Amino acid sequence: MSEKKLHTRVRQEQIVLAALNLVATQGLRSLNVAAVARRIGLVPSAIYRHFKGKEEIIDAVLDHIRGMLQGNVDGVCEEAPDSLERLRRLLFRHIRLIRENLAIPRVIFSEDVYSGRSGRKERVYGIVSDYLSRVEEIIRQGQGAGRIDPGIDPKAVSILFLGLVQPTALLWHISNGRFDVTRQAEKAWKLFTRAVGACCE
Amino acid sequence: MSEKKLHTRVRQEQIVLAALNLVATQGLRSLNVAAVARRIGLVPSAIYRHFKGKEEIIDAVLDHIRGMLQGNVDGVCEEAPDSLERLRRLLFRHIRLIRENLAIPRVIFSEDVYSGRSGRKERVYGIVSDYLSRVEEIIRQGQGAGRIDPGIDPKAVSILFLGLVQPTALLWHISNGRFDVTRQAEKAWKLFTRAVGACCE
DNA sequence: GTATATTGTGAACGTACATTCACAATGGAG
DNA sequence: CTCCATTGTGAATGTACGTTCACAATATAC
Repeated sequence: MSEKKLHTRVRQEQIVLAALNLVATQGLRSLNVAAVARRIGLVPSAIYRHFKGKEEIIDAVLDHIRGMLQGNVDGVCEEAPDSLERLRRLLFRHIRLIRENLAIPRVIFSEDVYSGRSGRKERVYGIVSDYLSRVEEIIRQGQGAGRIDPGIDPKAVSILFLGLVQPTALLWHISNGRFDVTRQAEKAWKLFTRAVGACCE
Repeated sequence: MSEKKLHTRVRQEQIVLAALNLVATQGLRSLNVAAVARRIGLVPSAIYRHFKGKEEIIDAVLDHIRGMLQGNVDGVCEEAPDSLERLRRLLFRHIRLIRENLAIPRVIFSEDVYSGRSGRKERVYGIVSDYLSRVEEIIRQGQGAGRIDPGIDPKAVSILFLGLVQPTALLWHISNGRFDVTRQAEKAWKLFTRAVGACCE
């Protein structure tokens, strides 16, 4: 053992990444301090130098997830000016994000996270709400630009948008990767554009 | 204590219902044999007279869930002949089912279930696949009857259908019931009909 | 280089939980 | 009623885990 001493911020980052990775590969039940410590070559008790406890680690993981989701929205907004194109890109980004880091749905949708620290549920709600708000914003732009039917509720559309990803990711996961995510995403996108497009008005 | 002696089938039913209820109210982490036993007025060790262990209880819960889902499909098929009407009813049934028994998404989407017995993932995949197949069947009928655009993939539509419910249920749950499920379901349904309807062809 | 705060270690403790087992109560078959 | 399989009980065991603590090693300020 006898690991080198590193700054707390470095360790905190390592711990969050290790935790995220653990959840992604082995599920939330495997997220224990011992496993996290092992991953970064530390002894369990060392973790407590950098986090007050397991709950605080989960909070940090949630913050990291929030950052990744927001990063995706920012990214597509820089890449494309058209709202529909932004949404399309966001869809594929989102799916890629989940494929690469399965921890996100596991953390967001697992109920064990909520039974931990009080206010955890509100925190998760905040993350999802913020993301939906950003999507909603894009949709409103699309309505203003005549790309999306202005007669429909942007919020409802944003939730439907989330619904494009969720079952797709679920099926991909429980089928052990057999399920063709990209193909489904493309088909779902076509259906989505039919649902919200301004063409049928 | 000193509970009356009951037949194993009765106890098994009680245990499954208790487990389902526990997961619904307190999450998967609270699903332990002690809590289940307490709910039906037994001592923990008594549970092992009726189930080999915790994993077997989870399997039984999964079977029960499969039954509830299939019951919903059977129900709407008896109630309505029109495929779109069947789907509409199924949507609202599904949402009601989840509202009344939050255990379903918790069990299906929680990753802890998979880390248990090997083959658990396949079992869950089977449940979801079967449900999707039934939905797909309804969609094919609709395409044959000219109610649903025959140019789109029934499977993709069935997954989109699942996507109508999933985020809605999630938001309802993490918002502590603040989120208006029925309203969202209605809006989502309208968007769904626009997406799959034969009108735009 | 020395002092001090920070970080890492190993052992220990408490808790929650699944599971087992010897024994007691009970209910139905004969 | 009697016998025996079934069901319930209480205690005990083993394990996994979160957390704490006294102590050691190391970095950093001076």
